[in-house]
Order: sequence, then C-alpha cells, then structure tokens
Amino acid sequence: MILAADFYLRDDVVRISRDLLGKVLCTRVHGKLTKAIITETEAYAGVTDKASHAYGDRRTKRTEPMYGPGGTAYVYLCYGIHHLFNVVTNEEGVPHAVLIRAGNPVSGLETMLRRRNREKADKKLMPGPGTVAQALAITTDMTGTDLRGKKIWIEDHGIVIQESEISAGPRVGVDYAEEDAARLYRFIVNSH
DNA sequence: CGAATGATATACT
DNA sequence: GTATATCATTCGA
Repeated sequence: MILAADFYLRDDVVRISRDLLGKVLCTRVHGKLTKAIITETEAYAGVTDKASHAYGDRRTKRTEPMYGPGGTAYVYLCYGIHHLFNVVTNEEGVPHAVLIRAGNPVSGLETMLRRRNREKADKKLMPGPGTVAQALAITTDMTGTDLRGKKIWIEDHGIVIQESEISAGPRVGVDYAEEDAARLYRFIVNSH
C-alpha cells in the first residue's frame, strides 16, 4: 500500500527519517518499474539546521519544493554529477526533508543493473544517495512532484525494523555545518 | 587520494 | 546581465 499523506505531515522530521527505513521507494520511468527498500536516511531540519539548504529561511527556486506540503519530492543536482532525492515532510511552509542515502533492490533489478552499468547485484549497486537516484532513474525533473504520482511513490510493505537493528550517527559530507554536523540525524539499517 | 562536472547562489558591473 | 565559488558525491588509482 502507498504511504498516506499523514505519514509525511507529522512535525518530527527525525522520527520520519527513522520510520522511512524499511519502506519501499518505487519509480516508473520509460515504462520500467523499479523498487528499492530504503536502508539509510538523513534528516534535514529546516531553517535552524546549518546543514540544510533551507538554513536561515533561504527560500530560492531550488529549495522551493521543500516549502511545499509533506509528501513532495525534492531532487537536486550535486557536484554537477549526482541527483540526490529527498522526501519533504511537515506542513506546507516548513522546509523539512529526509535524504534517501541507500537502498536494496526489490524489483526491476535488471533495469537497475543496466542503469548503473553493472553485472551483478552487489554492495556497489546502491551504496550512496547519488547511486540510489541513478538506479531508480530519479532526476531533477521530478522535483516538486507529489510522492503519490505516476512516476514516483513510496509503498509500505509492512516491513518492521526493530530498534535494535538501527544505528544512528552523524550525517555525511556536512562538515561545513559547524555544531549541527554532529547531530545524530543519520539512520542506517544494520546488515548492510 | 584527487579529479570530474554543472547547476545554483551570491556578489559584483 | 555576467562572473565565480561552492557543493547533502562517486569512481578509479
């Protein structure tokens, strides 16, 4: 079943990041259906978080989707090469988001392998946020679209991740964020 | 370890 | 309008 709006509209982005572990991210691009279970996430807590693009209420054309209602996609190009996919949370006007950092294939494996230019499904299939987006063909033209659309959506397969299987840690690649860089906003499912 | 690579934000003219 | 610094990274040595 597809995740309902009230899942995204809650006001605790850190809690939503943790709850997204075990959910299934799905895309249908060029007629190809691909699904991946989410195994790693990071929370970005809006205007007060120095690691967030929306820190200091910097509302620009790029960050605009984060100001939309929870359940919207925020995709942008990083380092000129990689598309990074985020789930917008909280009510409209509050720019909270969750970065999807890693996943495991559920279906459409052949398509993902081809997109990633790999032979076998190994640990290098989706080890980071850029590669997840590449495997699922997520691009910036999906930014601002609803996560219950025809091209991209998130399903709940009833998979329950126990607290004991989750590790929390500091976020990656945000050294510039000073004291906010140390926050435990990253969640990983063990057995990666 | 370090190059690749381009959109975007910001600070100029 | 034009210029330039800066990235929520990846891959191959």
